[in-house]
Amino acid sequence: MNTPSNMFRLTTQRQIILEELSKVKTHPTANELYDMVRKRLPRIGLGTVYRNLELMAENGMILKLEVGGTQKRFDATTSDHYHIRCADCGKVDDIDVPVISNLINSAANATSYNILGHNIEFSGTCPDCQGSQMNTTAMEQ
Amino acid sequence: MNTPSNMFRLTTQRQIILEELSKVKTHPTANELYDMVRKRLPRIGLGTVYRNLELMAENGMILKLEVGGTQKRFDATTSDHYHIRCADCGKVDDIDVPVISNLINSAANATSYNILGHNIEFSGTCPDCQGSQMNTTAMEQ
DNA sequence: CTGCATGCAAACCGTTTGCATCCCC
DNA sequence: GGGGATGCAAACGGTTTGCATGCAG
Repeated sequence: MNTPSNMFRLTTQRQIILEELSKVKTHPTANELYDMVRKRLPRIGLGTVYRNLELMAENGMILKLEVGGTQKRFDATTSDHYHIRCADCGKVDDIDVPVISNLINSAANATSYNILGHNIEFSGTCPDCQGSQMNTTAMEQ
Repeated sequence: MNTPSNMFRLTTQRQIILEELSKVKTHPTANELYDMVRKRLPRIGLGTVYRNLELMAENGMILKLEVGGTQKRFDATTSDHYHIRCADCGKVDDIDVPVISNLINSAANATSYNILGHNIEFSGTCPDCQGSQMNTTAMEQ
């Protein structure tokens, strides 16, 4: 039912952005993706990357992750799942904790909001940062 | 054990910022708080508000909420609880859903991260926005 | 040929920071 | 009088946007 071609053209830029995003299991920021895409399309503009990520997110082709930290991150896996974010380096990974689908029922009873969904974000220290662990307040990437 | 006076001076600005934050059940952005505080301290600077919010968050006196949306929000209630965010107007409210404390155990089994905590953010449409509901893509405050 | 999409650069917005001054201890 | 805190304004970083050009249908 979702034929993207009805909604917008499938340009080279869009295809490559989506390909590069699908290629990685990390959840890159727009800038990281820009760098990845630029290796194949050196003349692409940052604005194009942002515009297309936004467009694809609106059409449910990808996920825009509103996780902690200053930058938004993008995810080619659109099925429901949770994330964990490294408190040291800011990296975001998938985490395989079962989705608690009845949370929205508990929520519905607890508020007068009309519930749309929920999201869980874990925080922790990633394996890479566990070694060099001297303080908790390292730089966020 | 946490005597803030050991850590930093309790200036008028800090007291009033904390008072104003404690006064509301919403979770104001730094700018909203700046406006609130300015009514009592007209010459206070935005930078002072940011610096003090940061400082108080570091000392566990308040919570810095890293919820969706572009702006950070602040919360004088430091005990564990979840939030719900209006998909239309961006407002953030507390939601009285019991904290799932054993989530971090499930998480620990599912990742090689060293788990520190978790957070749940619900999304929905707030009562105020339910009336004027014509599209889902309204402006974010 | 028409209009959507792009590249580029400037604008924007929230936040941070440098610096001179202020004020509490 | 000394050091942290403030007010102010400029800088910053991520994202958005306006505009002239390009290119696919």
